[in-house]
Amino acid sequence: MIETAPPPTNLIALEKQLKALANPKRLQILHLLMEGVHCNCELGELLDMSPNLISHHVSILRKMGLVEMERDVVDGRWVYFAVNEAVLAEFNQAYQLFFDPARIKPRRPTCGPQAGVVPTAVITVN
Amino acid sequence: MIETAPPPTNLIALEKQLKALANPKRLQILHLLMEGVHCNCELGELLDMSPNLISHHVSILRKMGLVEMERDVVDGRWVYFAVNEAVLAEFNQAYQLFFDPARIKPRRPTCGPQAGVVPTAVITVN
DNA sequence: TATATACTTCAAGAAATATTGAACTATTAT
DNA sequence: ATAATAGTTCAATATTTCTTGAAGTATATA
Repeated sequence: MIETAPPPTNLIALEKQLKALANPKRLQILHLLMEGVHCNCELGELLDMSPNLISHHVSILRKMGLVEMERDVVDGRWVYFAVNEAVLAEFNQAYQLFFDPARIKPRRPTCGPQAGVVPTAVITVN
Repeated sequence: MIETAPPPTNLIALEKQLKALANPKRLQILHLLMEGVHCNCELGELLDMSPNLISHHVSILRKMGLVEMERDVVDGRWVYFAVNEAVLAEFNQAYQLFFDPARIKPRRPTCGPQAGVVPTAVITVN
């Protein structure tokens, strides 16, 4: 039996987040929102996309909690979108944990002809 | 016209990386490879996947440089897969740059009724 | 009340991805 | 040489995701 440590991040959650972000339009929207741009119409103009498409992509970012919505106090027809800093920070941390290069364990094939071979490096040290 | 700083990471490259990683099987494979597990057959057993499927998913990780291949010196039929630490570190850095919460600029709608409104916080400071 | 505006939701088709089974390559053993 | 083993590539199908246009909400103006 092979011993493998469990991943430091929930893989199902990580996959959903990555899938939500792995899209050119949504990355562009996220970037613009980080820059402070907000309403649907403006995103649509900047990215040359129809309002319903913007709405669709933004809703995916909203469902994952990364983007928040707020109605204009003066004119409730206008809606502003903003990045949720806390959620972004959480995601950033989760990525770092999983994709941390320090997690890579030394190469030691557990199958094939070299399966049971003790690494020579370890022997020559002592 | 709206001034927006360019993204700190190439969005086309970032999207390709995220898309390659946004898959449950590939995340599992990547995790196992970080744990030191190597050959196709072993990955297939652990993840209950056929060798051709493993091969397909590993090839996607290999094309992005994240996984490397090496033939067994004793028996060339066996192939071992390993994570490229340098490439992983690069990716990690690129993610951090783009998804950095510190990049979020203060909210200031440039469209709608509040378009030209000067933020009150700035006024009350002086 | 009727109309306009900003945005969202729905349904259908288009495009991209994932999976499967079979054929193929490279290497080793008999 | 022949057969076996480990892995890859190919072609077809299944599945998911993206885009489009139309219909639907919510809010505001005339």
